[in-house]
Amino acid sequence: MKNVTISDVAKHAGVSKSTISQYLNGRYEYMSEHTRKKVEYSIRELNYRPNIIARSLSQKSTFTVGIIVANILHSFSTHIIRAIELNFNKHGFHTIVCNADDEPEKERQYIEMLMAKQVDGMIIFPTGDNLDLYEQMKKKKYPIVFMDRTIEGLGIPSILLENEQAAEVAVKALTDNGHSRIAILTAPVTRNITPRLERIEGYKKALVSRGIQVQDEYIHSVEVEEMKVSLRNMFELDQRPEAIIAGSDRVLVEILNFAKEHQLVIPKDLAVIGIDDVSFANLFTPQLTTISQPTTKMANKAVELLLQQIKGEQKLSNDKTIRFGGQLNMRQSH
Amino acid sequence: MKNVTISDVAKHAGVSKSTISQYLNGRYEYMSEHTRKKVEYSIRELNYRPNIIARSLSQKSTFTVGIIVANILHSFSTHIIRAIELNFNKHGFHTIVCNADDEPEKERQYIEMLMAKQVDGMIIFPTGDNLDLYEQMKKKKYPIVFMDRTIEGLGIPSILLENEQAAEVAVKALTDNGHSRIAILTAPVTRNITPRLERIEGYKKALVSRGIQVQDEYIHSVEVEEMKVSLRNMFELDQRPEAIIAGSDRVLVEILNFAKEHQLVIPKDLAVIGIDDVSFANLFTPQLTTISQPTTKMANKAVELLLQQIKGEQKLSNDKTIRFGGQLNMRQSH
DNA sequence: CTGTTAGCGCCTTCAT
DNA sequence: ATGAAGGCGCTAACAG
Repeated sequence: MKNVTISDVAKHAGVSKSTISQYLNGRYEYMSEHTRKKVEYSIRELNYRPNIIARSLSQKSTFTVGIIVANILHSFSTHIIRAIELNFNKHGFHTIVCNADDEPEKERQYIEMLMAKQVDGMIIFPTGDNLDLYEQMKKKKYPIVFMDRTIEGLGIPSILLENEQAAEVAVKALTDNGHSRIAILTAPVTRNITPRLERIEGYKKALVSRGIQVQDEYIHSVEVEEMKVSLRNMFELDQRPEAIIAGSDRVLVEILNFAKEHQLVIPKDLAVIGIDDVSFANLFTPQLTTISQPTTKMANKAVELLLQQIKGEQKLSNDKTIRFGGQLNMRQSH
Repeated sequence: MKNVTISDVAKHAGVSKSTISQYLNGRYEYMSEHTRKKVEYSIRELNYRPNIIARSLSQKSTFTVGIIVANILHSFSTHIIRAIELNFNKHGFHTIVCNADDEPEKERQYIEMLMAKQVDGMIIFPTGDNLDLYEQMKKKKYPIVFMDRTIEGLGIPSILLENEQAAEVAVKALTDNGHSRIAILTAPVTRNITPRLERIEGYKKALVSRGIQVQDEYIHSVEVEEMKVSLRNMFELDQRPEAIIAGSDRVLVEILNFAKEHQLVIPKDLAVIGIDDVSFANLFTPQLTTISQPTTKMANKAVELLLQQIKGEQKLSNDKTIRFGGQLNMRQSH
């Protein structure tokens, strides 16, 4: 019933514990062919599995990393998670995924839990409200990488989309098709959530540079539950928008639902471009024009940066924010 | 730089390690008000966090469970994962998610890894090819619950959908709308994957009970990549099907793509019902009729059964397979 | 090449 | 109410 330990194997093979340990860690040079065979046999015979917990305790390294996403409902999050996990697996690291559900308090709990669990590092989509913790970790040189969002002035390496450029590309695609009354809808910008701020900023700049006036009534940042109301308000304006940019996949769904409910034909009555790709972009009628993020590249970069920190190769470039360009998927909704 | 340990706190507070340990575990009866205050103060002061790894080693319990999904690309998997994680969190357990990617070999590695990590239990969507491992775990009384699929004769508690009933409901909805040439498409049935087998079985029974002859050309079980070909074959039959049941969300997407490519109007040219709900069911034109699984209930039951095992409350009911009914979401594609 | 010894950080009797 | 001591399973010098 009780688990077989390294001592049991040692006894069975007639050698000492340390020899077994050597074997487990692949240091075969330190033992005779004969010993090796014996150990190998004993291990199979007893069906022995090393206890990673014990190993971690003595090595002070768990070969496990944590990912805390702000909200797992975004397709971007899930894609990033998959890519990160795949990559870390290749490097022999395991991954614990946590969903902060946009609640800073949950994020705090997860960070503390992960530290208690001695994970070797974390990739965080910061909610933006736990500055003290971020600073603490930074000071302790705890390996950490921010994803999707960043916190100014902390010097924590961050992987971001070229958000302004993405918004500009969206605006350009719309104006190229003759639209000028362009709106943008995003989730709330409380706590200065990077991508939302930057996308709105890019949107404004793009309008201005095209001589189109920025209208505040065309810019809404509200909770998903309130988007219907926002949209209705926009569409009751004298000059209602003829095009809209969705700040994320979830926003896009809300917009599409609204269009369906009000029988707005896309793109005739309302042109739509979404930031973030959605699984049904090609299925939808009309096919949905989107700007997708290079999730795999971004994930790989995050893994690379985190591993550098974990292995102590603190390159200078680590303190930089690294940006990736979005890709316009020209389809038919704009 | 180095982490603060229980000894540091003890020293700082001027008491012994065991007192701190008592404090950490909430056994305040064993110490004076004064001591408690001192300890509390020292912990804050030193910003001490208990090392869970060390605790796990001595307690022989990690308060962590593993989930191994067969394929994380199914919406069903992700919904289940979310629900399970949420529930376990409430109980103070953490979750490690692994994706076997439909490869038994990966599943095997993950199982071994999770055992090595000393997780307190696992919820597995079995690929079906690691009988020896399953048996080994069963014998060791390692807490384990199967989800979505089961392995006959192992006596491992399993949470399943009423698959036959779900397929029957689909057939009924289609025949009610006047269809009789009904096809079904699923992923491969190699390794006897429960839901696929049972759904096909339920489909056959439903046809027979309605006096419709079962035609093998209408039943395809192939890899996602080959579904286009399967569909083309079906549609080149003299008597091509006028309705089709999608065995899962991924199958549904393939069918919709096929319909789009071939300009088949749903449901006029082809009626469609999907098993598993999809995020865009309501968005699609026409809205998609689906049969959804009660993921939250299923997840909660799995958590309940696993916790029972972990806590040693091996109820008899544990050996049973527990089934949940699917829900028909009447929409417009059938 | 192999065995001995001393931790890793915490928990748990058992004394006091 | 508090402290001392041993142990969880493994690793890592250090001898031999």
